[in-house]
Amino acid sequence: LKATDGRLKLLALLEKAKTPLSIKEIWQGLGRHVDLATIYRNLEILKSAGLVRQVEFQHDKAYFELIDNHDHHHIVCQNCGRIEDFVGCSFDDVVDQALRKSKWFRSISEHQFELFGLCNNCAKI
Amino acid sequence: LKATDGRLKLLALLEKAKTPLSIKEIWQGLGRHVDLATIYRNLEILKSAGLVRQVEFQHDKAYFELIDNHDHHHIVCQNCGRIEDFVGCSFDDVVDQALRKSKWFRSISEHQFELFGLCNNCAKI
DNA sequence: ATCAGTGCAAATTGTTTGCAATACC
DNA sequence: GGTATTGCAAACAATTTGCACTGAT
Repeated sequence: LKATDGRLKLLALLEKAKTPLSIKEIWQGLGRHVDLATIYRNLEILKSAGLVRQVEFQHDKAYFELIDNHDHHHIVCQNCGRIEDFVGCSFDDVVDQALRKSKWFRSISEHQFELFGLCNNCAKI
Repeated sequence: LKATDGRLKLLALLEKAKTPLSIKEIWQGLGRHVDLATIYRNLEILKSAGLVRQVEFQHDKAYFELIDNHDHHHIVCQNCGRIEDFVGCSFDDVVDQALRKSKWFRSISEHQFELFGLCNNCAKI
């Protein structure tokens, strides 16, 4: 795993963003000269290196964010796409309970918890 | 909104399945003569009718399931894709807390909470 | 006759891959 | 020189759209 210029810029961009970015946003943020294939490949690499996480929203596109160690998740506006973080998903309790009842699983390695609604702006309309 | 034969069969299929199905699974389950475009269109309609929910996993494909009123979620095997339900995501507490801290959101209309890991089969390998 | 629902083919979009050109040790 | 990284173009896959056709009311 090599710290190439492109990868560092990608990480810097995600760091600055604070919220998950779509591929297109990343591409624009990098100035549009970086090839999309490169962006996809680097995100894949950064994912398996444990630096970046892919976030699943209700869209058809992929979103990515830096991994920090707070277990944070997102509230997403179903109209404008605004993203806000939230913490406190009481993950451990839920997992304990889920595993106790589970027939097929003995451990959990990842989870996703996302909330959706209308942000104050969009709710007015 | 009309209860056409195709839509009823689609609902019956989802009902029988118990777990979320991908488009391809639905297509196969219907016997492969129904056009994919029709399936996509009908799922969209059933979604806005509030009968079907689209579930977001870590894949690139769309998964769909019937909406029942239990607030249930899924544990997904990252290797073989096996899906098991779980309940008890303590949704209300989390939402209350999240909204209390939120700057942009006043209410939540949907949420997704999915767990990922290796099922007992795949963990052995 | 009208209008929603369908199939078929084509278009669009998001993503992946092969390969040659390049940059880095 | 050898290996990893990138750009470019082509391939792929999932999804959407246009349009003509069918089928029910």
